[in-house]
Amino acid sequence: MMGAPKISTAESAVMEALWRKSPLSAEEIAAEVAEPQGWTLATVKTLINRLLKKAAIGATPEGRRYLYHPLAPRADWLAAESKGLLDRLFDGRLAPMVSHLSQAKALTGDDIAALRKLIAEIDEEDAQ
Amino acid sequence: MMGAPKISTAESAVMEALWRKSPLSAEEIAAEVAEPQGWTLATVKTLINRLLKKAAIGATPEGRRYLYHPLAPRADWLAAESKGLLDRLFDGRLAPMVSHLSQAKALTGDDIAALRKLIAEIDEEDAQ
DNA sequence: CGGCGACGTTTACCGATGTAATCGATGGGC
DNA sequence: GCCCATCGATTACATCGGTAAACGTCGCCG
Repeated sequence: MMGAPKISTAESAVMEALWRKSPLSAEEIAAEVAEPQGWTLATVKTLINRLLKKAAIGATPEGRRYLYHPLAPRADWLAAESKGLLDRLFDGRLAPMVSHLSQAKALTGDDIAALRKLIAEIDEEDAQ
Repeated sequence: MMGAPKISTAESAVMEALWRKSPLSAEEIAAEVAEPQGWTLATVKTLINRLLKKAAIGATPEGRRYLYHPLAPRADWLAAESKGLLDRLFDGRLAPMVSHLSQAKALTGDDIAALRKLIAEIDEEDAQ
């Protein structure tokens, strides 16, 4: 029934590791995330447990330990987070955000170019 | 030194009220935000105080009470929040987010149209 | 075969946040 | 002049999130 008990930012680092490669053991996850974040193995274990309770990841026994894997695709999470921001700040619509960033001069020429290309591609798809 | 001690979501409701109209008294702010949120005056006062401590709003004495006003423009906040999401999820770039939303079919025709129009406008500005 | 080490599990603790009641000063009405 | 209503300020308390140590179990090495 309930979809997603919100993954916290610390937890999302673990998720990202598992989305990159899974299944992984706790040790392996720690190896992936501990260094950039400066976390101890204990911390990573806590995060893994919270994610298990949130049913964001699953565990399968492997010898005397578990291997963990994501239970939802990264795309779903990206979409939910993005939609959350758009809803919260921009009435749920993308254009106002882009407009705002543009006016705030927060877009590089590359960004604009990439956007233009995207729009063209989307239009093309639509045409088919 | 430190720029902005992060405005929480509850606090942001107060900020939004002040961005719509300021200066306002605590009572007036409460009138603006309490109803949709279901908050008591006490709660609003707490939020006001936390925002004062965070230096997100300022207060000027008016008779025997204060009138409050934002200390930073809403645009700055919008930009910071937006940039935060982009940095966290999309390598700081806008195009990947748009691309993602598009693939997730989270964009309506109107969104695309608005985007196309925006790009055109931005291009025009650049041209000048 | 007994202790050590690796695992997962439980507990801990602090700051932030959501939500609110209580306190202390103070000015205005009677 | 005094008491109450009204402000802001202080205190309260539960939950969540970040970060981590302590605990219990169980297989493996010696």
